[in-house]
Amino acid sequence: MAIVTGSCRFGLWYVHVAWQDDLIYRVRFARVELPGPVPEEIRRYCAGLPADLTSLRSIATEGDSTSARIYRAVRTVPCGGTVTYGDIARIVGTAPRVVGSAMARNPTPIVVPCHRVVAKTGIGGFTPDLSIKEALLAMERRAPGPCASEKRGINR
DNA sequence: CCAGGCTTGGAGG
DNA sequence: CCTCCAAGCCTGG
Repeated sequence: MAIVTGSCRFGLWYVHVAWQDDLIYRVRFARVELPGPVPEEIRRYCAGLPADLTSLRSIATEGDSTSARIYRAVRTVPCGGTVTYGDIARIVGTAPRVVGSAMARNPTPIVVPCHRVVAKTGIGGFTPDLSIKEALLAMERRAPGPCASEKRGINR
């Protein structure tokens, strides 16, 4: 069966998804709608409902490249939590800027929660718009939210 | 091959 | 506190 594409709403944005079964090929934020379905967990997540994104796979985590290892490390960050670029770099054994570059090119944001990776001194960056990162983090912080089924702790 | 990136920690004012 | 700067290193073009 072929790869499916579709989108769901998140605030003023649409989340475009290219996927097949539980494997996600591509996620991107855009202003316009893309007709078609998206995986239920992503739909629930965007709606602020309890969702388990870990049940989905991402092509970004496949392989043994540095970026794949970075994406896998990022996926271990729990919903509602955050780590710094430096933390991920230490885990993977690379430099913080390499982590930043990987986040900027993350082919599947949300599924690989790059919004949970922040700078040591502030929120860090986010393409295409920093406000999306702020909104995602705020939503995860809010209870009951998408983290409801994971929840607890991790806050300072 | 090489410039640049969603960084960081240290130095110096 | 704040600005400046180089180390560090993978990747797309």
